[in-house]
Amino acid sequence: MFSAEDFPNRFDHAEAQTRLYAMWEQKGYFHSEPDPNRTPFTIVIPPPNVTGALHLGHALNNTLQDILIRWKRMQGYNTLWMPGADHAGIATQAVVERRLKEESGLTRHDLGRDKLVERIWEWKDEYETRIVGQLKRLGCSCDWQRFRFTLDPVCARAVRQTFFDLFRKQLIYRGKRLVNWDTFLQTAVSDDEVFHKETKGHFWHFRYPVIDPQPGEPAFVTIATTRPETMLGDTAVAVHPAPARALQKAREELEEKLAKAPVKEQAALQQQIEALAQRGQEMLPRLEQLRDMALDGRKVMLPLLEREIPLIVDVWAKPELGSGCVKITPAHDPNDYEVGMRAKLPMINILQADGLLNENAGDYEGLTMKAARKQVVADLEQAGLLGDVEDRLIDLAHSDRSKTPIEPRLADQWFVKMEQLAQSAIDPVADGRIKILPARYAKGYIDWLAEKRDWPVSRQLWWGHQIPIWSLVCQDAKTHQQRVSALEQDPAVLSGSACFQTEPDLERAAAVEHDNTVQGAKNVKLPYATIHVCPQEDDAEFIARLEAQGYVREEDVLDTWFSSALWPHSTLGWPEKTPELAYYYPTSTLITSRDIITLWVARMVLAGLNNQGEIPFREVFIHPKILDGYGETMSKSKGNGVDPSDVIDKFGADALRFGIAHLTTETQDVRMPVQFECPHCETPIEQTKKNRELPRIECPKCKQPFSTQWARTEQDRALPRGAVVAERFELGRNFCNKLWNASRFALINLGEYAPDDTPDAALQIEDRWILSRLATVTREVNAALAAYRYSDAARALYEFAWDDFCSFYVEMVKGRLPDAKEGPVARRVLTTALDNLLRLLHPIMPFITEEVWRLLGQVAPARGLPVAEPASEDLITAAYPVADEARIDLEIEARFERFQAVLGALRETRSRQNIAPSKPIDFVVRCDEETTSLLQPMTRYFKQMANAHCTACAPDAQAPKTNSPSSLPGIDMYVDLEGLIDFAAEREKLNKQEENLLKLIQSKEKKLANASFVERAPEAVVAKERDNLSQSQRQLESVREALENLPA
RNA sequence: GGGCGUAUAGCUCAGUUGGCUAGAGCACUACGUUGACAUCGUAGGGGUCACAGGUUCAAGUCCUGUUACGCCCA
Repeated sequence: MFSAEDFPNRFDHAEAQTRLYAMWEQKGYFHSEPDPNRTPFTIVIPPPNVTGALHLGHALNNTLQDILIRWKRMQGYNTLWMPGADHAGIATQAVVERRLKEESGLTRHDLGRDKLVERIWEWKDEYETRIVGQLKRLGCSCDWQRFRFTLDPVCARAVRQTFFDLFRKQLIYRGKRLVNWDTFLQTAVSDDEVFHKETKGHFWHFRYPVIDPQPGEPAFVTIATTRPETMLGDTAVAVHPAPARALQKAREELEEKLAKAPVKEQAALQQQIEALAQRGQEMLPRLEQLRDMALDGRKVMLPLLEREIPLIVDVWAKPELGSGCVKITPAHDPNDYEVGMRAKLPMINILQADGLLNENAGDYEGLTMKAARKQVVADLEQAGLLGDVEDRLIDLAHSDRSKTPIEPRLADQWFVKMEQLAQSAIDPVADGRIKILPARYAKGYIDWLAEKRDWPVSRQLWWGHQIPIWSLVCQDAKTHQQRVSALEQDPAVLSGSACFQTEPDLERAAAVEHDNTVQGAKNVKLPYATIHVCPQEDDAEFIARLEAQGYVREEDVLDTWFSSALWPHSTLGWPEKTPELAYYYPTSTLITSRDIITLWVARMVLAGLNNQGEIPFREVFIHPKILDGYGETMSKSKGNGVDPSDVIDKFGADALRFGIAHLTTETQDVRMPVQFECPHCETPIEQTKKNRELPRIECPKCKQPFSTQWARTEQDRALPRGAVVAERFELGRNFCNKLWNASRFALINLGEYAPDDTPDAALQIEDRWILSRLATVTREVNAALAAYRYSDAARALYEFAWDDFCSFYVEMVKGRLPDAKEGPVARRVLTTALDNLLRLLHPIMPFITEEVWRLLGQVAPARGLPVAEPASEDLITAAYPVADEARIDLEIEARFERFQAVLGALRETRSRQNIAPSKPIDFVVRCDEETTSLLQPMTRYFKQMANAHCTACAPDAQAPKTNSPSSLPGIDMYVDLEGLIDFAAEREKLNKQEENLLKLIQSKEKKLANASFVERAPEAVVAKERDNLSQSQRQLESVREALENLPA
């Protein structure tokens, strides 16, 4: 039916991928409906960000999911792979804002909230389409009909319900928090969106006058700072409560360090210790005096603003540093914030969102931080309060999004209380209801949750779920009371479809604590409290009522992870009690990357338990990360990312997928050196740290330029683009080619295929061997996939397909196929082996296997042993092989290995003696009866596979006169080389063999002479060693004999 | 500073509960296009398993320490 002429010897992956994917989709194989008669197997996709296109890391993540889901589908489970995308709050808004700025010079404020959000939706549509396209090209068998987006109405409803529920349970509250403020983007950015850079700066020393110093007391306290302008927000000066003890402790630490330090560091440490001692002598009395003054409630005058601020005691003041006193700016420094919380200090914010100083800065209002710094220093100098100015390197935080310096800024933030929720998520992992694999990741998960830090969920963004809170500031207690009463009688509150909270004003509380004497605090408006109302739904009437009373909707949106946390149940329709939710939840497995175990996995667990009362998944598999050749994580912004589409174009999706499975081991991340590919001459050009940032590169071979992802100018963009690929995927490409051509051979030779019964008695040794190997590999692959050992599965299949099936079985069967008697059985076994191989490989390489399957179906629609049965039309739904344990025949496998060893020796002799393949050789085998009976039926294969004729095979076989001997365990063989022999080569081989055997024998003898080894090692091990030794000794004899017989 | 991980051939990686004469792919060398496949075949070279101790009859594998690198947290 198939002929060599019309059967291409290359698999056209581009054509087949499109066609087969459309076929699968059109036949509805990816779609799942709840069916109580079948067991579900469910995976929810970690929704990719719509920020940009997918890279190789996504390809890895999704390939692993698809392998699992295809495997389970073939095993008969009702499989659902729930796809979707994530709106990725700040990341997406930032890219759209940046583009807006680039293209039209506008900021988001120029555009306004609605217009900006509209733009982001356009971006989202574009990238979502691209992402879905990429996943489809990868072959992902997601249920596309169920696609969800974290901002779509279904997900939004889940978010709203969850927020309302947590708010009602008092698990959500608003509080102040220092945030990393990006003055350029005018938003808070999270810690992981901040990078640190050493910058040259100064350390300024100031003097603050002491108010009414008593005799003997200093007139000034000296403080030092790297950020002078923040003094405008100072609300205290701190001194250590026990300076003597603190100095002593610092000294002890240094001494301890000195004791352990290498010699070269000792001198420096010694010096430090001495300096510290001297310092103690000089400064301690003064520090203790200041401490006493602080305890006495004394105050200092904040210069420039003329504000009285207290002298306080706090451990944050380090006696060993600077003047030993430190200014406290709670609203603009994380450490000072902690101090402020401890001492209940007022927190004076001096910064506007745009980075300019606000009215709290007095005369400095309207200045930038930079201008204010200059002015403050100048004014302090004028006032004679400026001391030393030192040069210093400062570790300055920068925003990753805008590359501008971060300003710590106090802002209202919404928090989720974590105490109970965190515990609820710890328990199922601790008690094993959720298995995190590899197990070591469970520790990080539990440790992180155990800190039970409240989760800040508000973001100063426009792209996201707007927080459903309407707030009203009450200036005094009476107003507050009236408003609360009004709410309590509101039908929405009475019916339970809305609830509210009161947030007392902490600054006011602080001001009261300090008896309203902190003058600056009086300038800050101090309302009594704020009432927050959360309606369960967008109840227009109720909201209108609120807004009429002056309630204002919260502008901020929720942290992206708030919606992602709901993903496993929101995608199934929660809070509706859908059939899907009942059937598919909890899902089976989550496959993700380690960097979001805490951010995402932990939150899904607590949200699932809170909302649905049940864990969201039973197993979590954490996969490795793909790094570049330098061990750095791949990313678009570094320019070292690989677009899976480029790899698919060049090598095919199956090659990519196989390569990914092959490298997915449980222990480590994978380094992947990548290359640009010259679009003109296809020369691979190694990517380096230098060239990966260039917009255009000149090919070193053909000297023609090509563009990269950085191309911006029109000139650069006009150049053809150089793809970025990795040579490592050649492994998969070559494997596909091998599989394709082995299939091609089989199909071409199956013309006479007849699906008759095949009794075991009709099977040849090689048939039984390949069926035994097949059963073994089937068992291995199923076990590996069950344990997420993707690499083991891929390796086992690669070796079976290439080394066993192609290199041996196909080669051996070649001689039988044309034979009228032997052909039919050979074809049936060949067909069965190929059929199983395709099914085993399908989850990893779906396209090529489906294509061959369909072709195989044309010539052999019914197949199998011992009775042929109709095969399923499409491979995607064929049954996954189950190991036929009865076929596993270790004896046959052992015998086969001897055959392989003899064949290897023949080929080695050919190679060493440089005998042309076309030249036939004769050889003689001398071995025991048992081996003789094994090898005799195989003699035809020596002819077929090594062009070697076995002239004798017997225990007493005579060696030819001129021969090349090979000594194998239990077998001596001699290739007849009359007139051909290269004696020097022979001698070299034999000498080397003798040397190796001697070494081996010596070590074995030594081992066996060791009484404790013989006594203590397991019997089997000792027996094996003895066996090995005697065999090696016999081999050595043969080798020495051969050497003696060799003419000089 | 704390936690986790990694170190095996030129490169990228395997190496289950200790039994190893340490493997694979790529790269390298030689030979080979006679009908599945040169994206191939056959053969070959290449390793003090980071270092130092320890446990054991036996250590790439287990323990301790050191060094280097990576990630996470502070």
